[in-house]
Amino acid sequence: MASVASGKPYLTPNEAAAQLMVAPATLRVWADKGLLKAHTTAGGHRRFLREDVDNFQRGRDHDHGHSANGGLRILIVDDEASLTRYLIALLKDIPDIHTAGAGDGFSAGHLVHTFRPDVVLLDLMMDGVDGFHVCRQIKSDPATRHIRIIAITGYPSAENIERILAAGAEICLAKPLDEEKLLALLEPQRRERQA
Amino acid sequence: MASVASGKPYLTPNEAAAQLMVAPATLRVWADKGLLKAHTTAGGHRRFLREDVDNFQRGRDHDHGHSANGGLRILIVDDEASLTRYLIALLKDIPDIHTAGAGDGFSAGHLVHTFRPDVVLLDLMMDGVDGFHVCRQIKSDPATRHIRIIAITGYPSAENIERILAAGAEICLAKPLDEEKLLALLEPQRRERQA
DNA sequence: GAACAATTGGGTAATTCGGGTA
DNA sequence: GTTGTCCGAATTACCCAATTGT
Repeated sequence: MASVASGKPYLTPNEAAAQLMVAPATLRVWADKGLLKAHTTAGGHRRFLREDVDNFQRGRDHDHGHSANGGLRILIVDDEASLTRYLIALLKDIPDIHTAGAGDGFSAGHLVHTFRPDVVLLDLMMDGVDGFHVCRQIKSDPATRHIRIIAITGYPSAENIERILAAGAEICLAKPLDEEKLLALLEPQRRERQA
Repeated sequence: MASVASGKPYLTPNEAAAQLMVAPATLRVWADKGLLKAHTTAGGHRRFLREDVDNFQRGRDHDHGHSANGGLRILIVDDEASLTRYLIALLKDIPDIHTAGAGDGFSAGHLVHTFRPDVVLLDLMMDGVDGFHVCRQIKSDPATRHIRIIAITGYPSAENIERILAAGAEICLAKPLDEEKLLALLEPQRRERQA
């Protein structure tokens, strides 16, 4: 049987094992433990949705095993320590959410690759850091393009909103922050990541 | 029938160590240093792509398809466009040297991971970017700790020099730049990378 | 539908791995 | 900087009956 992706929406144990760089026997262990979602045929054979395998790989794999089983990873980029602390305090007690903060441009660029966030909360008006530029850079690299960007600004002018959306942000929130709105944006993805 | 005769696209630590003719323990050190790209299974075991190991064996790890194999990769971090242009002009015609420039903190943090430089030429006095902080961050991450940092400053006070060396820089050069000294610092490593 | 080659599931034993330390 | 050794944990190999796909 030729392989080559495409076609079927599901993977057989052999195919999934190859993608995850592991022996088929190991895949059984993971499936039995519930780490990897698996469906079963009438005869008892396992089948894996390509999407489930991709998600599993993204969450567990990737360089320096940031394990943190499942969970939504949120990077806060803001040079205002008070707002960063507020956001971390707001999010840190929610189950399945992991946060990190970057107070300067270099840390932001560094953490985008090492912390590997699913979402970036990005303040637009920072001293010495151009939020629009940060957004464009994240969206222009295939390795980080999938990251959701939620912009935050104290000056929600029509022009600023238009610019940041054009740069690839998902939405632009005004200060002071509407907590419910922010949490509503994060909740669906958080639930997906619950393991 | 079986398909791929050459076998799996990945290598286990033992296999990779055998190919590189070192002990598995050494491979761990290299992977932790970020010299060799490694993936991890859900259980924390390392896996290496055959391609990454081959590249590493050839000379150095260069996945991001950036230009030639071999060659010394130099990242210039400076918000002063004129100095960056000057340095790129100085270096770009030297064989086996590849350059990239970052004009702001985010780009610097981003390029440290995507351009994968061997050396960073780091201006200490930038608007909105703390060079000392950048240096400390690079040296505190196992994935980037191996990068040589050559600091550059227009204010080579004893205190500044001491601070940047303490942060992990290899040397601190004063402006205006002594070209011969800079090239002498790069030459030995450039020759290693020629292959 | 019948036949056949390849794959899978289950269970258990054997091997390999990671991390700390010398 | 590289290698050896120890131990608990993760991964893998091997057995054969059942399932799957052609």
